[in-house]
Amino acid sequence: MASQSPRRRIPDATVARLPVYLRLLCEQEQEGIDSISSERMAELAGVNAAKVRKDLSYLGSYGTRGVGYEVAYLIYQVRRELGLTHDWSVVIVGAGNLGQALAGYDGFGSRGFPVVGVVDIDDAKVGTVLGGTRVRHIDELPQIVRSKNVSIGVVATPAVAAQDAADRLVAAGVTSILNFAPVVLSVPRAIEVRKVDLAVELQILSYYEQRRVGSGLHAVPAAGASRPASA
Amino acid sequence: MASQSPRRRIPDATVARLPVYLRLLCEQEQEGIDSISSERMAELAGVNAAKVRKDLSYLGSYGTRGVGYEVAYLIYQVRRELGLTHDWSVVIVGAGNLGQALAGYDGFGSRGFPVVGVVDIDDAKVGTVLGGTRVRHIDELPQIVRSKNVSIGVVATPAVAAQDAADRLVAAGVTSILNFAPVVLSVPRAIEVRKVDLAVELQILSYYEQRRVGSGLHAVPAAGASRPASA
DNA sequence: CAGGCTTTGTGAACACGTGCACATGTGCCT
DNA sequence: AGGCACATGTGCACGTGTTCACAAAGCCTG
Repeated sequence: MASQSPRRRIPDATVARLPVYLRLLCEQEQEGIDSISSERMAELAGVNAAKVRKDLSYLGSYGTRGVGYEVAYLIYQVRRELGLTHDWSVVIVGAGNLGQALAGYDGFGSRGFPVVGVVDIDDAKVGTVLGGTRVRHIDELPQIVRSKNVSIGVVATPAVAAQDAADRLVAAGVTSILNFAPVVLSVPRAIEVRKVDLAVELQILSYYEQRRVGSGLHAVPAAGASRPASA
Repeated sequence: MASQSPRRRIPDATVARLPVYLRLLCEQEQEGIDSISSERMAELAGVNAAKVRKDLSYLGSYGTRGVGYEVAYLIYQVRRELGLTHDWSVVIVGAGNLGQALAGYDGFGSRGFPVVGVVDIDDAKVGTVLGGTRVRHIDELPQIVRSKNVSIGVVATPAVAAQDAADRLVAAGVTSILNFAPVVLSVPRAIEVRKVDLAVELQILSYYEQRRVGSGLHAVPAAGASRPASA
């Protein structure tokens, strides 16, 4: 089977939804469902059915009119498109609070992203064991990346150390970065970066909360009254 | 002073960027900078300068032509727009790996989102102390939400428990949810939900990684194999 | 005080994403 | 075998977001 041309470019918005579809498809498969409609998928994914169909159409015509999609086959196609036909090794930089939680979270390995290394710059943390792997010194990063063929790095350091961590990851040969630190990383154009910022998410929620209050009610008596919160 | 009409609706995309601007503005203020151009902000935020200006223009005309924006004043305006003039109490559901990390992460409280409670359904976890607060049983949720006037809930449970956690949060009166569990939550329309899904982020990175490789080579060697991804 | 330099604020064109609506194709039932 | 019910795949219109380009506005210098 010559790998069907995956050369069509898929819109970013669609790429971001494919993992969600994949997850719900896997759940359905677990439950013994082997056929599913776009309508049902939309319901489970919390989106519009037409969107589901259009998204899936970028992968090719893998549905059957009048019937729906064969779950197992669709799972295969989505995985292939997302590049999940093989594992992607991940290395975590930063063995603090967050790094520990991430290393211990088995959702990584079980979903095809085995954590093959955790590094920290602090000698006190080096040597401790985290989620099965021993924490190593950040200087060993290039060696880990090369020997384990790592292409994805996770930045889980404090804000001040994040740029340095990213620089080291890039220098070591990593080409994708998942950044948990609350900073905008500066990296070469070729490096793909995605960020997860808890504070930002909360502040966005804050906006919509505030807006809600303004519309009808008079005010929410808040925890700390009206003073500007300290940075 | 009648709070300047915050009735203009600000585009979602802009709302999502405001927290980033806010952070960099605060950093600049720390360094003693008291005036900044949209160009410089764009550089620090990693976006286009025109976008910065347009975003800020939704707040009003707070810049000075030929000069730039006064940092302190702009910080004030962004905070006001985001509803950060007072604290927002947060309650965390789930005292597992992630819940612990979140409770211990002081980026919450310091940025105006004090964690006023951590609850879990597992009696074994109740009573343990996490990041300064004692873990309480999930049945106490309504009481905590009411007494501490919580409007934001964080779901940090395993996937299977997430929907139940969300239901309980909504029942308790929470109106915004930050979901870390890899599931699509079903909640009343009025509830604002944002999700943070590590696996999804990694899978998106996987797509772009694969695409990068796919452009030239024919197949990607699986997990263990040889090829160093060309930097 | 005038002219030039700088930077904002925004109109307008463009790109991207969404959702409707329906033609098209498929399986099932009589 | 024919028709009917159903779900896909997609053309099209709409809305949202991005970017350019420039006029308006303020500061500084001579």
